[in-house]
Parts: sequence; structure tokens; C-alpha cells
Amino acid sequence: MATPLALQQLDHQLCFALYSSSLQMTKLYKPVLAPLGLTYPQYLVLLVLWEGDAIGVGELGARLYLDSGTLTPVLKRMEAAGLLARSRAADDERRVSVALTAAGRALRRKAAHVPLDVACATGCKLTELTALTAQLHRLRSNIAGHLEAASS
Amino acid sequence: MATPLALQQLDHQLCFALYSSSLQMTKLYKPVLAPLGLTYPQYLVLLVLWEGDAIGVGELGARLYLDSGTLTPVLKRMEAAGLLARSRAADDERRVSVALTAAGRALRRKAAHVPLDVACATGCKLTELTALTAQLHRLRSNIAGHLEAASS
DNA sequence: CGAGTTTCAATTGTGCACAATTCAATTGCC
DNA sequence: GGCAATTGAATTGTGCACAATTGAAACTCG
Repeated sequence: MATPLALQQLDHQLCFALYSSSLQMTKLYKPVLAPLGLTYPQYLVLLVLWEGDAIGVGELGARLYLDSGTLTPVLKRMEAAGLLARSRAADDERRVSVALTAAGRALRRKAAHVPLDVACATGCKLTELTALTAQLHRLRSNIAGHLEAASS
Repeated sequence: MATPLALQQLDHQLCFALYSSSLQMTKLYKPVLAPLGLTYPQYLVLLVLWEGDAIGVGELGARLYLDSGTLTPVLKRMEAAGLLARSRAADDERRVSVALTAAGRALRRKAAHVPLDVACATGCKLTELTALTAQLHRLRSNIAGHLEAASS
């Protein structure tokens, strides 16, 4: 059988393929999002809010796999930029509700070209991108299940 | 035809599948690497050095898709931990050569269990992981080519 | 009720990631 | 040889990511 050391090759690691692809992808988004005044995580926040406005920080974090320690400063910057408003929920003063401003909603049409711009830049067929996305969802779900089980 | 707005759904975005899977994967590594005193990027540095020691910062960055602004502080922390040594190359005083210490080399066997531990936790078949890795390499290569072309 | 627990976001501290700049060492080119 | 252009790593400043803690609000259960 193969020695365990053979498994320690960088290019055999799925984790590194994921990690480096994700970093490269973020670099690809940068020049596309910069004219809109957005970073990549901020763009993700908007994708969620465009689908359903007035959402709690916790729900947003569950959707993006991020916690409040990450989201709070991001949301504050977006609030300072006039894209959204943060307010304590009336029914539960612990929760903070995030809602788009008119400027935040208006950005949706201005950003409509982003997905296609990026898809083209990947140089992959659309069917290929779709298949890869589905596989990653499955992987992510498996890992999330494992992390969930470990923390209980 | 579909309206461009339909492409703005979070779960249709390959970028987000990559981004969130990569974050989840890092969380999966954390408890495995913590007993070794390593963070995930530090582990990646070791994977490269275990394959070929006494490498320049630039070469290391090319391998990991990271620049000196990221690597310099990481390498300093690893040097402080006694895992490696940084020294100016004799033939070219601009270059900094990174070489493992005995402790850094010894860590290789102690970390031999890491790839299998993580592979099991993903809950995917090994053939599936291999296929996914190859697809991501292709995607990463396409993006790198596009970024290269854009910067010229 | 009301003390104790739980839940939620914010805060604090550490460690990446990267653009832009800096500065020294080298290379080109005359 | 000598000077401009280039290269290489380090530095600076901004923005995530996350563990651990904090503090307030809501729940629970006797």
C-alpha cells in the first residue's frame, strides 16, 4: 500500500484546490465589483438581501456561513456607505434587523452584469459550472454535517 | 430568455459555493491542526517545504497563489515557532530563502494522519474527491490565465 | 412572578489576504 | 564603470474570518 506521506502532496489536496480557487475567484471579482464600491463579502450580503429584505443578522450568517464577529463590521461599513440600515427588531430587542435602503435596492440592476462577466472569465461551459456548483454544495453539506456532529 | 436578475441567486453562484466550501473546509482542519500548533495557511507552507526545502519566498508564493504581503508575517510566526529559518540567499541578496529546521521536518510524520482524517470527514468517496480536485485545478488555471491576460 | 438559563449581537484579539508603497540589490545598456 | 530600469521582499493600511468573551434581552420552570 501507499505510504501515508504520499498523500501529503499539495496538488493532491482537495482543500488546497478549494482554497486557491476561491482566492483566485475573489481576485476575479475585484475589478468587476470595484466600480460598484463593493468588496466580495459585501456583494454576497447584497445577494441575500436582494432575495429577501429585512432579515436578521443571525439568519444572514446562517445563509452565508459567517458569524456575527465577521458580519457586524461588514454591515457597519455597508450602513456607512448608505446601502442598508440596521435596527433592533421590535418584537425581540436582542435581534438586529438588516434592511436595504433605496440605494441598496437600486444597486441590483447595476450589478446585473456581474454573474455573466465572471462566468465568461472562468472559461468554462455553463453546464460545467452548474455541475461543479452542485458537487460543492454536496461537499459543503457533508462538512457542515460533520462539524455539527462534532460540536454536539 | 431568462432575465439577468435570475442569475443573481446566491445558490446558483459557483463563486459562493467555492467560498463557503473553502471556509467550511478550513473549519474542518482547525481541530486537526490545532494539536500540531498550526493554522491552515501554515500547514500549506509546510506541505510545500516538505516537497522541496530551501525555497525562495517568491517561489513559495507562486506555489500557494499568495504574495509576500501575506507570506512574510506567516513565515515570521513559523520562524518564531522554530519550524523554519529565513535567510538572505548568498547568490542574490534580494531573495530570502526559507528552510525547515529539524522540528519542521519532524512535524511531517506527526501530520501524516491529517489528509486521511479530513478526507473521511468530507463523507465523499476518494474517487469523487480526486475528480473534484482535478476540476478545480482546471478552473483555477483558467482564472489565472484570465487574470494574467488582464494585467498585461 | 423571579432567579437561573439561554439566546443574540457586539466586542476583543489573532491571523490571514491583498493593494500600494518602499527600499535595497541586481540587471541592462551604454 | 556608471546610471536607469527592474526585481524581490518587507511594510503599511484596509477588510475580512473566527474564537472567546461580554452584556442585554428573552425564556423557563418552579
